[in-house]
Amino acid sequence: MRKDALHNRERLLLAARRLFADRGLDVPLEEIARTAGVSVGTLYNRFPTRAELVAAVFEDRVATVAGLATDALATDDAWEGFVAFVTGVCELQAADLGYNDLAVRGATAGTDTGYALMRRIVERAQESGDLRDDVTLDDMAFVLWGVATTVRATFRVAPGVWRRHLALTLDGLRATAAHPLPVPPMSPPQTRAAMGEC
Amino acid sequence: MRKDALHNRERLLLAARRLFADRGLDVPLEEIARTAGVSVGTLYNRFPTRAELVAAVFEDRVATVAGLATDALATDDAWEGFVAFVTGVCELQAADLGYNDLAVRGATAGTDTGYALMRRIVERAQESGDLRDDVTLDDMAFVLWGVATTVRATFRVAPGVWRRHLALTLDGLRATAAHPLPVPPMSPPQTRAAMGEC
DNA sequence: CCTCAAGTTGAGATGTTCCTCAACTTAAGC
DNA sequence: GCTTAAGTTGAGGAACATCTCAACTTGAGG
Repeated sequence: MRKDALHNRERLLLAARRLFADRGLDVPLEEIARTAGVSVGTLYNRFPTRAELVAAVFEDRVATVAGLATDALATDDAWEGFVAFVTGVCELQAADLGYNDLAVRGATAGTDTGYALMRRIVERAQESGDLRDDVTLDDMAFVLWGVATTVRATFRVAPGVWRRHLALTLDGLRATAAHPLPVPPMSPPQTRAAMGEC
Repeated sequence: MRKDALHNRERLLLAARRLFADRGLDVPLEEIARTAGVSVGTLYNRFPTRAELVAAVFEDRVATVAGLATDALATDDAWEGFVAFVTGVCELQAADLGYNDLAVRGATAGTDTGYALMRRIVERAQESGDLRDDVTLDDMAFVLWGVATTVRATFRVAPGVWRRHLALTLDGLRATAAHPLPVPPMSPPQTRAAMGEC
């Protein structure tokens, strides 16, 4: 890859990162190219589809989330680790409208090892007796979907309230709050389908 | 208003109702007109803006919700009434993608008397000691936003799971689940802004 | 310095939706 | 029936976004 091509690629990613964060995933490609000081043709040359651009922009997030997960598992208190992990992911969503879109609209592809880490976080919090026993990893999707939407609805008018929503949700996940649940959880394939569809 | 004009109006509302329910609020107006067996011109003649059409289509819902609210207040057990009300609203969202859109994207205009009823439902459930004391009517928006998004994400792949999400959320609202909340609730104007924006 | 593969450009083709309006049709009162 | 105000029609203009490609430019190896 030629030096100037690489340079343009960086400029495109930088522009896309900014615009996605501020305005969501639907920013016109034209505008991304213009912001990057490059023509649309170049953008299409580098990233044939919007999805590829999005994937490239948010590539780093999977590592970030994995980092949050390992930190959570390194925390002595299992519940505290669980809360820290979930809160961390929500903070990412609150800080970037594009990442938020990604969470709401699906395509939140996680790596297999990422899922394994998250499953471990959930299990550990259950073993410690803090997280209710009748929830599964798949139920965590509810938390993300819920907070993501609250973030979208409120970030202009009441920037921090999503933390209140999250706190209420977490209170419902405590073992002491458990009441019988009406329907079985999603199966992992169902969860994946639900996250990848929309 | 002429007889045929009224007839066309009905056909338009019928077509819009169906298409909104099946495909959400973004159905092309062209298609609504075609489904109604009428030209776009007529649609625009009757409903100058999309918002007016949407308002006309979902006009009945405010009465439905008011009905749910009065039923809830007529229930002996305050918590049971509260749960029935919230569940009822979520069922409306689950049955109609357009109404769901309305909830997520805002413009969920409630009447003043509707708000008064809902406030009463909340207060009553708090007075009975079942609903935690530190939540307000404004916090109920979290419930609706959360479940709405879960409905959207899962209705194809796991149609009923939103009930699980709702159950978890309700468990977090019980007085027995209460843990200190990190930030104050939205003020009513903030809530209204958040619901009318997006 | 020359060459050429690699890279860039941007005008325009394509597609979608919204919205308008001049010409046409029709219900309903007389 | 005639009249006319009310209503309908649908082609077409405006706005926007996606995507392509033939002509042009340039980095880098020899």
